Amino acid sequence: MSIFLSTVINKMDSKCRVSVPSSFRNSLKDQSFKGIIAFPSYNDKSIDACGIERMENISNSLDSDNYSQDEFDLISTYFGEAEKLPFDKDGRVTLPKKLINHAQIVKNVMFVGLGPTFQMWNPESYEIKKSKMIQNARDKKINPRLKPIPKGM
Amino acid sequence: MSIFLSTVINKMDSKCRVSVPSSFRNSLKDQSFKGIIAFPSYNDKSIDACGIERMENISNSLDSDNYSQDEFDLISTYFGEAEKLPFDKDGRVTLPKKLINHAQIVKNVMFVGLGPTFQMWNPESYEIKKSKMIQNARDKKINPRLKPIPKGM
DNA sequence: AAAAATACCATATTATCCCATATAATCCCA
DNA sequence: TGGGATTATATGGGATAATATGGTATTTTT
Repeated sequence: MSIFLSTVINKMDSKCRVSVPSSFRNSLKDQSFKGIIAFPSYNDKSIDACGIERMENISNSLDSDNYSQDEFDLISTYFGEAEKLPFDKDGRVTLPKKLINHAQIVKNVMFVGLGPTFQMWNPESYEIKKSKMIQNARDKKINPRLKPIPKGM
Repeated sequence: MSIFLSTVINKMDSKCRVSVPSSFRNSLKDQSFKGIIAFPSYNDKSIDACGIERMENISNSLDSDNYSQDEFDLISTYFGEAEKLPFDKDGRVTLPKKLINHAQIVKNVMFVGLGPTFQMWNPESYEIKKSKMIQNARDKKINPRLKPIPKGM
């Protein structure tokens, strides 16, 4: 099972190549497709990404589980916008213009691990998002402790 | 399931390496990732840490449980701030600058077992925290007796 | 042919391994 | 039980490997 942790900033070069952090690559090394799946975030000016297995799982659950028409449409849209980005020999991917524009990435790319997925951000955008999030949590008095402590923890 | 007990002080060297206490390493030896997961404590100037299994459990609950968008965002930031720190051959980890700064660690690192997790402190900060805690308990006249005695004890 | 994508190469930096030593804990046998 | 021997642990430093990142060459596409 792949799990993405921590935050890393890497540089995108003139050919729009970026190194995917080695720890992320390690999390993906057992998957059939050597690369990542990337698509524009629904809520943020960022790029959502994961390994191929996650997409396959979602694809399967589309067939078997009971989704409402709305949910089905939404997930289908994701697939339409998703890009398969293979690693080169050095573990880099080249970001498509469409995604670069969506995330307003210029040079630095911030990789943020989110557990089962990760995101790519313009570092400045992420700092704004993060402080808004923390402020929001304070305002709504959301307990920062992980709520339902899963079993075995 | 891993349990961390007792308190140990080890030295961080010029490369920011510290030995994780061997008893802690023993608690983790059956987990798939040979190392620890560490992130800045929300409330204290210290570093929270645990094994990978705990993170995987949280990761799963992110996908399966019903979190509000706010909660989801907040928990996601935990993953972004978490660092995967693998053991070297001698059972050391290297602490990232970000965590060292947060916990204001200079040389000595105090490992404090907290059961399912543990913390790393600057020993001086921990003493301050501890005396504050005791003072607070006196002020509020909290009885130091372990309240709900778990069965089997 | 031009443009784009891909593979290949070079290098600086960083992280990891490997060894040496010091210290502490444990063992074992008289 | 003592006390030396053995093992495990902690810690330091130099050698080695991995990573990130820039550039050039080659192939593919249009």
